[in-house]
Order: sequence, then structure tokens, then C-alpha cells
Amino acid sequence: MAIYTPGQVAEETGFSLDTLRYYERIGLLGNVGRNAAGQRRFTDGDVGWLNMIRCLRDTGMPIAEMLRFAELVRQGDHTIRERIELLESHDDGVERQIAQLRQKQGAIQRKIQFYKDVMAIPQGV
Amino acid sequence: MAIYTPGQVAEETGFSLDTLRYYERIGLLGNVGRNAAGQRRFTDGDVGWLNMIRCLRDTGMPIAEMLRFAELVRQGDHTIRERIELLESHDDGVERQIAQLRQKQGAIQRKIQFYKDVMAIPQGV
DNA sequence: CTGGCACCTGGAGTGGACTCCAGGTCAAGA
DNA sequence: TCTTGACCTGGAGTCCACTCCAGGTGCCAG
Repeated sequence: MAIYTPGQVAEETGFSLDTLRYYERIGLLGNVGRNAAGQRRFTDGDVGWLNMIRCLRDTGMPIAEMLRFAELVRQGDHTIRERIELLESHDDGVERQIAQLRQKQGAIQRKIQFYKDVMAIPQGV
Repeated sequence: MAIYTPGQVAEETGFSLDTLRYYERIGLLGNVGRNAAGQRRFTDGDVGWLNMIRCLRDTGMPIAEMLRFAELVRQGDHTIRERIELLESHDDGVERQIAQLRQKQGAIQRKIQFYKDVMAIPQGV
């Protein structure tokens, strides 16, 4: 079981040191270990959790809902059904997000084509 | 050429009245007409522009860049090449966004599957 | 022994994008 | 005539997710 310093975790997860501390403060990251000097020492489990957080965050989940998820995880195995529900509903949201993005992207591409057509029209006499 | 009240435009574009006024204030929406009483009256052109804005916004373009685009539009036809560049680079961004979303979604789906597997394990003796 | 570095704390500040508010105008309907 | 509703203005407030800061600790290299 490896142990990581804040710097290493920031490097690995892409979160800044401040964000790591912020997540701990608000309870998104519980019980981070400390060394004798009071400095944080992260476990593989912490890093795994942070990678999960990153997935959720990058797919647009608000912090409030990640907190709800974190709370379920903290409560133990009997919340697994609820966690599945939460993640499945988020997964649906991601699906809708992608569909919307594709649709709007189509409109943007049509606009690009429109501009290209305009440019293709001879300008002078 | 139809004319729309603020309420109708809010209804049609999904922007709130406040957002419409805000966009006008910051210059994202220029020269909205007024009636004798000083109330806004939007043209089809305004509504079309707002729909464009909505596409860009919903695909994650920040307001600062929409302002840059608006500025190019205001400057006239000789900026069409630049507009194409801006939109194409945004389109690439949307593509990357979708790819990232798909990738993270995969991780979330694997997590869901993991939870389902855990639940499938008989709990008692 | 002196830097320098990585870290610590509590609290304040930031940036983006709205959203709300108080107080006022105007026109149409009961 | 009165009220309601849609709109107006300038400015303040909100929310989210960080991000920065001042002042301090602990430890190792030169």
C-alpha cells in the first residue's frame, strides 16, 4: 500500500493542492492521514477516490451531488443500491449531455458551411 | 419581418428576461429596437442571433469569446474568415469535449458494473 | 547555521454568469 | 377609476468552485 505526498497526488490527479485541501474541508475527501509533522499522506484508496471524483466532476456533476455520493460511500455497503441509482441517473445525464452537444455542434457546423458558401461567392465584378 | 416582445423572446429562446437584458448590457446583443414607450422589440434577426448564442453557450463557449465573435459579426463581411476560424476551433473543442465525456462515462459505467457485481455476491451463509 | 522547499492553517478574495430588487412607466380590462 | 401585468432602470446580491494569502512549521543540503 503506497503512500503519497500532497504534491504527488496533485501531480497524479491533476487537482491543485488548494483543491485537494478544499475537497477535504468540505468533506468530499474524508480522513486523510497525517505524518508526525501534521502533513497529509494519501493512500492508494484516496487517490482512487479522487480519480472517481474527477470522473464525476468532468462529466458535470455538481459538488453537492458528489457530497451525497461520498456520504453514501461512508455509510457502508448497504447503500450500494442507492449508489447505483445515483450513478445510473448521472450516466443518463451524460448521455443527454452528449446528445445535446452533438445537436448543437451540428448547428455550428452548418453555420461554418454557411460562411464558407458566402466566401465562395465572387465578390467583385 | 415579425417583431417580438421580451416575453416572447424569453419563451422562444429559453433565456430569462434578465439574461436578455444582461446580454444586451454587456454588448452580446447590440441595438435592440424599442417602441414608443421604451420597451424592447426584437426582430427575427435578434432571435436568430440569440439562437446562435444559445448554441455556443450550450457547447461551453465562455461569454468573453462570444463577445469576440459578436465583435467580428459587427465588423462586417471582411471578418468571415476569422469567424470561420473561431467556429472551427470551437467545433474542435466540442469534439474533444464529447470524446472526454465518453471516456469518463466509460469509467462511470464500469463503476456501476462493479457495484452490481458486488451486489450479486450472496451476503449471508 | 542558513536557505530553501514542501507543507500547514484560517480566512479572504476571485471570476463567471447570471439573478434579484426597488421604484417607476404604460396600456388594457373589470 | 382602479388594478393588474408586462415592461423599464441602475445597481446590488448570489452561487459555484475554487484560488490566494499571510504567517508559521519541519527538515534537508550546503
